[in-house]
Amino acid sequence: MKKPVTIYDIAKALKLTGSTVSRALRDRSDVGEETKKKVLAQAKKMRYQPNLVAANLRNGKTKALGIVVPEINNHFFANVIAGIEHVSYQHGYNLIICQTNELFEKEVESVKMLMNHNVAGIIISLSKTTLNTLHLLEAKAHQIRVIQFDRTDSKFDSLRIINNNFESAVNAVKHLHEQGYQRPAFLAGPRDVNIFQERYEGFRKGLELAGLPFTRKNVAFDCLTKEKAKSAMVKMLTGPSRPDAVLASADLAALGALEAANELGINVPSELGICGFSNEPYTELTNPTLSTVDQYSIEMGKRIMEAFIGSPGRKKTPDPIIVNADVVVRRSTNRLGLTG
Amino acid sequence: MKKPVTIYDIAKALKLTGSTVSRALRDRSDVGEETKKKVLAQAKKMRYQPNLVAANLRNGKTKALGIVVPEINNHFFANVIAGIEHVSYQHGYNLIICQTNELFEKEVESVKMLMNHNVAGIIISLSKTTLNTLHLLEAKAHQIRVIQFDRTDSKFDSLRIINNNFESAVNAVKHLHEQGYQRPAFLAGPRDVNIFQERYEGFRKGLELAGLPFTRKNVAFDCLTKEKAKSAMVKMLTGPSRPDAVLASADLAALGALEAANELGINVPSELGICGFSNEPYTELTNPTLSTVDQYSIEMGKRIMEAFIGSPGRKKTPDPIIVNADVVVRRSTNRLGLTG
DNA sequence: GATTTTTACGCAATCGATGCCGGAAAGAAG
DNA sequence: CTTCTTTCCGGCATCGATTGCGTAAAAATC
Repeated sequence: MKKPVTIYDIAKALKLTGSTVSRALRDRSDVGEETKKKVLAQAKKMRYQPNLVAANLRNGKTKALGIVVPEINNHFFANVIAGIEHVSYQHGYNLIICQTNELFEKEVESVKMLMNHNVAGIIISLSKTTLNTLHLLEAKAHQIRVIQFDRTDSKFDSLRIINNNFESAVNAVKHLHEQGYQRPAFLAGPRDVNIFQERYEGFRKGLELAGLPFTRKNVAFDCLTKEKAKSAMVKMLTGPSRPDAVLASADLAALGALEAANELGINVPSELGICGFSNEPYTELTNPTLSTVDQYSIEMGKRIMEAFIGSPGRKKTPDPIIVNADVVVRRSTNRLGLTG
Repeated sequence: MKKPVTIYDIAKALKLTGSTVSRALRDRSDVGEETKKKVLAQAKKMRYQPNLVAANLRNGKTKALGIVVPEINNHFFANVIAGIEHVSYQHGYNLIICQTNELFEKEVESVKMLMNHNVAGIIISLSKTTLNTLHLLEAKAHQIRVIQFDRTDSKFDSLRIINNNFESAVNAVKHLHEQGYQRPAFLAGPRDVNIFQERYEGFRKGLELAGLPFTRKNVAFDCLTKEKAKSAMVKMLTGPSRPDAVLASADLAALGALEAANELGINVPSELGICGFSNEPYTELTNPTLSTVDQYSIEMGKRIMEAFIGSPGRKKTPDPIIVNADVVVRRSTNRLGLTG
């Protein structure tokens, strides 16, 4: 059990004071070049490691960032975090990660905990059950920068990094139309989560732009699991206005649609086109491979950190940063046999 | 911009001193019941939030744990972290997460950074390029508890939580044998990473126990990607001693084997049995579905935290904690058509 | 050579919470 | 009524790094 080396140990060895050592280590101007070198050398020799906690207490700010996401072990969030880490590491920031399990209460507690740690910023994707943003307001009042991503609340004034859910859904429908599909169905998420609402609106806009009919019966809400999607699709496919394509708000739902088609002996993609959302790893492993919307999650993480680093002095109303989500065309919608 | 409320603000409001407030808030014995209540009430009223950084500086220990993994966005590690978080949250611990990207240098720096943060413990899974454990030794010298999991180094004395890679590989071979396979091949990982070495040894032991022949030609090392596995399998399947089954050290490799079989027109499971390792989500989505070894990753995370919480005073030589990994039998090895 | 400017460093306070010690007040024991 | 315990709380130092202020020494100016 050794005691950690402090600046005072270095000072004593060099017959200086802590102040000078502190300044020398941070390369301040009012320290002699000679002494600087000596201090650096001595620090290396004694294997000095700065006590970040002490520095943080004094400075009132930590070189740490809080990240709050619904689930850590979710492909999308894990990738975003990896992207954030990639950039934050280069800038010497640590990541304190919390997961809310979609519980508002846990989200509030997590934000509080991060505040108590004096983090420099909080990067958050709201949980499904989030009722308000008072906790974020409080964080902001304590000079903690807040950045929202993915599931955001536009009513809370902060930097926001989001996918163009609306446009990508529009594009997905456009793609389906280009492949000759005439009656796309939609597997929607819960209506009160903004990204799912946007995808839904994009779907409708896409239909409108393509001149395709909208059939309420061919929309199933809150349909993000494989099972729910499967039964919803079976109902639609055996119903009066049978769809010839489906845009799913999540890849799992697309998978459910695929199973439904297989069970009913409906060929994909010739009789039914299927497009998912998220580009989960397994979408290129199914038979047929699933077209899906890629969210560029790692890229999003990097953009989040770059935005954080790059905007210490914020504009009044920061425009949301859009990370483009694109349709990845695979076999499940490639009716015309095009490559790409 | 409000200033955070401190214990002194509470003290002033109640005409007490910081010491008393501090003791009252932590429910120490030498404070009057009356005052305790007053302090608690006042704290709530003023929305007091403790400054953890200050407490940490004073105590020399943080209620934070460092986690170091090769990749955050890896199904297994993400699940372990989720499991850790589940338990750590209940005990008020924060998680500071680092990823090494399999770089030894980054691993060392991450551990140092965590030390500088005075974390209470470091939970680590070694990177593939880790050369030594000096960084862990130093952490231990600074009274930081180290826990290794998954990819561990038994030469470094610490608590270890691991899968029974050896036994599960033995069991996997046993399963293949029970299904009537006679010449199992093996897709191995790099020889210098212990878990892969253990799986390899388990494979050989399994053959021995089943009385099956070992053919060096039917073992491919450093074969963890889909592409490498595929080409290795093609070579084996067209070679002189064609295997009738294969145990892969990773699911991606199993997937490559599946592709190789498909390409060569070899039926799975009747002509070739395939068993993977890790139970990645996509293994139940392939055609046929892939048998694989489940590592109970979330469970492992929970066990890690429980071990951390439960063992402040450690035994001399802590036995490694084994999390059982089991074969999940799916269609790719189910030649006899058994259910389960 | 005297004065001003610059350079380089020390002193002491500070961040907020904690713990040891000491002592006043209240109660118990003689 | 005095003495001995308890009970309860204040004073002060501490954790390690940081910074404003002050000042001695060195350098520059006339």
